[in-house]
Amino acid sequence: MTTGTSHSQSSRAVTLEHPGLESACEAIVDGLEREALVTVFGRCTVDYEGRASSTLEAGDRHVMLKPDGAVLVHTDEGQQPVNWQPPGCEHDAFCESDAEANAESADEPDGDVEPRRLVLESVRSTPEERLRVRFERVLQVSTFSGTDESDLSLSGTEEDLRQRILDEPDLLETGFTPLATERETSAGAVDVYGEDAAGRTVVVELKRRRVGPDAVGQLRRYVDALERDLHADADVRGILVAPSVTDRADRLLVDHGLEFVSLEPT
Amino acid sequence: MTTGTSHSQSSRAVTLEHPGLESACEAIVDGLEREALVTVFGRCTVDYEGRASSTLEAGDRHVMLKPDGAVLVHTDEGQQPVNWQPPGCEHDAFCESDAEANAESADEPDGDVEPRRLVLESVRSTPEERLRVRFERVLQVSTFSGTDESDLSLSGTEEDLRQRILDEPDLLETGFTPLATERETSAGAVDVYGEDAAGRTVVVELKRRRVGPDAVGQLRRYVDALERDLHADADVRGILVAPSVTDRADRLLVDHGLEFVSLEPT
DNA sequence: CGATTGATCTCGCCC
DNA sequence: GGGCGAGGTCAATCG
Repeated sequence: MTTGTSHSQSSRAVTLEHPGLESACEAIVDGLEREALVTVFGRCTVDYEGRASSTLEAGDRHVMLKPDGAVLVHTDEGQQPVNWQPPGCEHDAFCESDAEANAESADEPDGDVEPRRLVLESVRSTPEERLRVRFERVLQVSTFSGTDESDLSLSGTEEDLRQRILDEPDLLETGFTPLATERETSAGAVDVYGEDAAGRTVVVELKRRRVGPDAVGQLRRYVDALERDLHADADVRGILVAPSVTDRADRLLVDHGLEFVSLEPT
Repeated sequence: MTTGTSHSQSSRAVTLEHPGLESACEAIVDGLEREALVTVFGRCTVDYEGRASSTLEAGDRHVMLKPDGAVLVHTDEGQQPVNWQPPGCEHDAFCESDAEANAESADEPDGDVEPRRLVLESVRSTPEERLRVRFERVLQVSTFSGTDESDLSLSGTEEDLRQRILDEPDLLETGFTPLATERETSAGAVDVYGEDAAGRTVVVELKRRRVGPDAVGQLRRYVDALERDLHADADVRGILVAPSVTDRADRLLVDHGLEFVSLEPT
């Protein structure tokens, strides 16, 4: 139905430039009610309290409120937000008319006072957490709605590496036979479980990229657990599969009689 | 200049609503040259190739280009971007006039044809990676500049937990004496190194939150390494300090003769 | 819900 | 630049 440039009704972007705090607040509240994605850019402070606690003094930042409850506060640097809240929050936006704060401006009339702050608050439970962004100045408010039905198609993951081995077990070792994936042990699920040409049990731990000591520890736990689980006292081989290993990890592998096979996901 | 709240010159937000692809591109290029933070909202596809590779079919998304080279592509769900690129990229924006793509519209004149796509490309090396966002429709382009001098002040971290123990070593155990932090061993640096009332060596691994099997593996590696490093064959005590442990982790602790002390950062 | 683990993890520190 | 570990990690899966 769309030839070239006709706009689908469901896609919308509404923007206020340099709004007063009151009108900014109205636009935000309206956007949240419409389940839109809302962004606010301006000078603000940020306070967080929950799993940890943090404060951030005034500065210009970009704040994104998502309809699923997520919040992101971005500065002009870094991939990660300086502050955030995961999905599942309830967003709230309101103006603070300084009534609660300080009573120093008692000479001001009580009527149409320009509010001192625009506050964005996002709260969730389990765990109890709260993020509060206080704007003293707003340069832009936008609300976006649109449609996105597509899912990301990703390759080069650990899952791809596993599939590669299941499709061609000889890549691991001639005569290897995979018997299960995600096989449960008392130490957790093993990536690939199988046996070698001689019929010995083999535990395979997969990593999509170069590994350090932690991955060896993981493999170690699975091998130990299986040797105990099988209570046959039969030796269990542990093979780490990854593109490469660090020196320290390699030493650990040798120390504990574990093996390494170099393989990449692609 | 505007009423009441005077705007600092350095803070700016410039917005285009429903721009053509050409004018959108100009605004983006201009923003990138001015080292501004640039956002684009519209219908786009996304392709990534690098450590892994991914594709995403057309949908409405919010794209942020940061002056440090970071890119974030956000849908209306999730805290994490659906696609991204870390800081260090070179951004590029240009229009695709369909010349290279398909020659099916050969009847079109070669002159002032409305471009079919606006392309954002962000590339870096080490590792070689490329993110490409192709817009068929742009609902909004914004460029933001501002100032942000402040650093985040965070508490409730592992560092706070360490300080708590150094300030009051008896919290760990009566008679404990810390001797070093980040003490190097052949397995890496130990969080806190010290000795107990009886003069035995103690290795402390700190975690700010409830821990699982991985943390036990870490502590294990440090204890093993120290016992070998000290080559005195003297037994080394390993103590995991965290708010709590999972069942599996607790079993591992017991199995390997390690100890646990419950402590929180705050 | 909690537990476990992967991730294009990112980030910072230190060699 | 690589190694190593923390993170308010997040997100997915499973019991």
